[in-house]
Amino acid sequence: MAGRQARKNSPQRAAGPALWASVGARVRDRERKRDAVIMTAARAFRERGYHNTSLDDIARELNVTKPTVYHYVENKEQLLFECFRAGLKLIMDGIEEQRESTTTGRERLAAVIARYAEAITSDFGWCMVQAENQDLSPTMSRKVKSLKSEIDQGIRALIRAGVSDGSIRECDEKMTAFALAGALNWIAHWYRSDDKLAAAEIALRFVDLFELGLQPR
Amino acid sequence: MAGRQARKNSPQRAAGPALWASVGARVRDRERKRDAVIMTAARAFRERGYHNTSLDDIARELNVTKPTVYHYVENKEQLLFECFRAGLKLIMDGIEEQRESTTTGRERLAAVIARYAEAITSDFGWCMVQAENQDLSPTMSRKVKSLKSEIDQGIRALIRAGVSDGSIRECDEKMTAFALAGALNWIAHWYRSDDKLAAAEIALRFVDLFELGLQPR
DNA sequence: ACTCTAATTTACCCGCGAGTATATTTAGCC
DNA sequence: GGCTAAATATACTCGCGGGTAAATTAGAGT
Repeated sequence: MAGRQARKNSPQRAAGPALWASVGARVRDRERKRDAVIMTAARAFRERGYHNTSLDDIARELNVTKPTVYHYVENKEQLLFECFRAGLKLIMDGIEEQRESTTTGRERLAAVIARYAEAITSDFGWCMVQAENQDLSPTMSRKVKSLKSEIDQGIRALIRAGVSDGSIRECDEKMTAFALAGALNWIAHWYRSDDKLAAAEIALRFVDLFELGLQPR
Repeated sequence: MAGRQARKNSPQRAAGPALWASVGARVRDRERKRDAVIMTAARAFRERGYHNTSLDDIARELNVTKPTVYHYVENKEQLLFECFRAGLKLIMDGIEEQRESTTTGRERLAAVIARYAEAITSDFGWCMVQAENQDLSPTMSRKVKSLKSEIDQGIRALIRAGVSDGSIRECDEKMTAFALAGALNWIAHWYRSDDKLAAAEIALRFVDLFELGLQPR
């Protein structure tokens, strides 16, 4: 049964609106559940680490059995990948949001930093930071790398924009982007959600530090 | 790892086979061999990750069998811990070195940053950054936490010193230390030893960035 | 009522890898 | 050479956990 796919074209048959509505509902339902699986995995990974979390653990937390998890996700690796992607998307969204802004490069960069900090303190943040290509198949690893690179390029573009509009001084664009990303990513290592410090506040101090520097002006 | 470890992260690949190679002429130096085990483990962990490295792998790289590894080390966890400690020691040394200096706080901080970058690009760097309390027993985890905290406190002390001697402007000491440590630790994620950029150069740019900030002066 | 599929479970397999009991080799020593 | 202890090897155990086959239930569509 699992291997055989005899009727492949049945979903294609035209049907009335009613059918589509309920099919749509079922699809949405499935997606909702799949998301729940991924979010639960993200929390578990964050709390105990990827390798210290078994799929049985995740299933148990969902009040379900392991094969059910496999019904929504191909394997453990993909689970990690999805968490990864979810986290990266949050950041990417922040960058894209600033594409339309007309403020200075420095201000746009500050806005991106704020969203970045927000993303990194989410459950997906940990996965994003900790998920090493080492735990992913070559294919997945390539995808992750490419997504990360997109973000890196986005940040560099903002720095360049700032330099050319005069809001950011001349600097090593690459190292600056790395330092920024590093400081931000590292938040995932020390941040505890019960912390008094909200992500927004952290971002504020980081922006202050990176804009003004340590040396008195 | 007793004191004398490679300060420059020169190719330390020679750790393994040579010591065991010639059956007749080998020097039986327990300490040395133990260090070789730890260094080999560090390299393996860095290359493939802690959980993706078996003790058989490490043994093989040393041209030895698993029980031999166990002869020098209690278990896998301790191996990770030792790598950890070795890395942290490199950084701690850098901090301690500046205790006697009489320059400004800002200059001492810059010196510490340079040593920190050096340490983080070593094989132990990866372990230090990646080793999560999650992979360590409560006891080990506590020790690691305490060592990390020592470093954090050391950096904060330098910042305070800088503020009070006027070389560093008033700032959020805690967040500044976190941002710095984050940027530095993150180097372990992107640095490849074949990179053109030496640790010293990275440190230089980081110091520039953190001291002067992005906003034009 | 009946059917067909998607969702979920029960009950398994199996390989990997941490850790070990035990034998064997080697080095130092008298 | 023969004794002892350290060093290393051979050859295991064993449980955890990823993954799966097959049976069962729920539910929409007709």
